[in-house]
Order: sequence, then structure tokens, then C-alpha cells
Amino acid sequence: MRIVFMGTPDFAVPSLKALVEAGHEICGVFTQPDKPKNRGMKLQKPPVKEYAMSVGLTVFQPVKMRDGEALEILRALNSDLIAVAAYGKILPVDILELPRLGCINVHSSLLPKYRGAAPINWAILNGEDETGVTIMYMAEGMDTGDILAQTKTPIDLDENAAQLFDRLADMGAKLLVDTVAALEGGKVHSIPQDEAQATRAPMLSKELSPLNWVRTARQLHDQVRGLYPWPAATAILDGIRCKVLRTEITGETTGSAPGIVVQADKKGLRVACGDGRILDILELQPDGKKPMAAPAFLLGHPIPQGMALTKQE
RNA sequence: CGCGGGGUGGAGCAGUCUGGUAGCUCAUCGGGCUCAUAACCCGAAGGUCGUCGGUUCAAAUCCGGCCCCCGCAA
Repeated sequence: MRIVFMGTPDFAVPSLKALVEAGHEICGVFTQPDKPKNRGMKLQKPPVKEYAMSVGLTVFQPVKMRDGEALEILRALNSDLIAVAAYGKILPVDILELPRLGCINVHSSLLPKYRGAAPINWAILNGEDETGVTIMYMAEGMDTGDILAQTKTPIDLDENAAQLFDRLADMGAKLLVDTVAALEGGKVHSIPQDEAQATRAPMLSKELSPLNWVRTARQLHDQVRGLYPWPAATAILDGIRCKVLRTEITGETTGSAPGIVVQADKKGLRVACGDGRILDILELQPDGKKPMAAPAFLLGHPIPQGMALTKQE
């Protein structure tokens, strides 16, 4: 099938790759313009562009989708279908209505739940034990189109957003290829989303980072893995801002107040939480340093047992 | 030239301002104690102090170049 692919970050790469490897003719790849990123503000190519170029696909990086220029390009490409995965731009109606078989999107949640920019993270942050990927037709609203296919998957208690991200990217790619095959065969039926069940998954920000020890151990654990690797949960230890990268809910309970360090030695850095349970900080990353095991951090930054950690301001 | 932190035995840090025998905690190895131990006691090994050059009687420390790592911001 003749397909135009639109996507930008790592999540989208497996989908594009799967379409290529399934033998489809990718007549054009749309991705966000290169942007100055990272230290030194150097221009950086989106991952999708990197991959597309490596396999010799034609790449387009329009700044705007509604100025008519993108529409002209797409019209000239004359594809049967537009497949989108985390492109990062809103497509105007005239583009949505252009391809013969429509525009379909890969979304990393079980729609109608978690519409928006950060569905994977929010599923973990909210303590969900299940999530998945959805292929749907694109509509004008944010992730509101009719659903073509879904795959569910359980979320492991110790799985972080990066790990789940990788799994869902692969699941989404597979489901996309299957769905395209079904479209090709002409045997698909889509169902509208149940608006009453819809929830939103807005963009993440660093305001979500500070760990507030009055929350339950499970909530804090979800915060740590849901925000990994960015923006990451944070805590102030020995006066240093640290990203808390990995934690474990111990089976123990304590009478200590939330935030009290109940243990800080080579065996662990354990903190009392709001529900009386104890959270073991396994791995952290101080400002300007590489990630390290919590006990290693303690060797150079002794924290007395019984000290209270407060919520970072 | 976006802002900033850092590279010191295997790990995490101190020492750098105020040049002059390289220190701490942990790990490692040996010995001891113990019913036993990841606990405790005694002892040992292990570092061209990122790199190149400069100043100096003397540089981890002062000066200059380069390499690498990381946080913020985007």
C-alpha cells in the first residue's frame, strides 16, 4: 500500500520500521523540524528522521500544516493512507479527508482513557495495572477518533515509563501493520469512543517531580517510575537535588512520621511514607552526577537515620 | 558562543581558595572474635590526582589548551 507516515520521537520509529518491513511503499515521511536541543543548543534531528534517512525515505519537515503547503505536498504524494504515530502536530480537516483510506493514528493508551500527550506516564502515575495501544481514525479533536483496534497489556509493579514506552512502541507497531492489512482487505469496522469514559493525559512538567512523603508508598513508587526518565521524581538529600530513579516498596511498616529516614546505610536508604509503609530508594542521580545506587551516594553524603526529608520546594 | 556542576586507588566523597609526605567511608584480600554473620576488632594491597603544556626548588593544588561526563534551560 502507498502510505505517508507522520511521526517524530522514538515511540514512532518502530511503527515506521514495521510498515517498511511489511513491504509497504512509504512515499513520504513527515516529522517535526530539527530543533535546538541539549547542551550547546545544537540542532537535533528527530529519531524518525534519522531512521527514515537511513533507509532512504523522503522526509518532509513542514513548520505549519495549515498553510496549504503541506496539503499540496500530500496531494502530490497521492497516498492511500496516512499513518501517524506521535507526530506532534494537529492535522487540519482538509488533510484528514485527503487519503482514500483516511488517516489512522497509533496511540499508547486504551482510548478513550488517557487522551493527550503523555498517556504512558499517566497510566503509571495513576497506578493503573493495565494499559495498551489503540489504532484509531483521526478526528479533529485530541485523540477522539473512532477506534479500529486495541491491544491490552498488564503494567508490572516495578516497570517504569521508559520500559513500558518501549513495549508499547513495539505493540503499537505490530497493531498498526495488522490494521493496515485489514484496511487493505477492506474488512474493518470502527467503533466510536465512549465520551463518558474519556480522560486526559496532559504533558508532563517538573512540577510533578518533588516527592511528597505524606503520600502512600505506592503513590510515591508510581511517581518515581511514572516520571522516569523525564522529568523524574526528585528529592533533596544532604542539600543536593537528586532525581530518584528507582524505588522499591518494602514489606515493612513503621511508626515513624512521613519523610523520616528509617535506615541509611550500605543496605539501603529507606524512608517512611504517609501510609506507614517504607519506601526503599534504590537508585538516584544527584545534580551534575551520573546515576548511582543510593548506598553509594550515602558513602560521600552521610544522612543520619531519623532525619526528616521534606517536600522539595 | 544559552547557564552551570564535575573528572582524585574498584564505588561515593574530602583535599584545590591559603603549592611542600594523597585522606575519609565502603568494597577487596589476609588474620581474629563468634554457634554464626552482610556485624565487630586487627592488618594489607591498590592511585601516572582526565590529558597536554607552562610557572616553580616543589603542582591534585597556580596559569593556558584539549578530551570526556552530567544537571538546567530549550
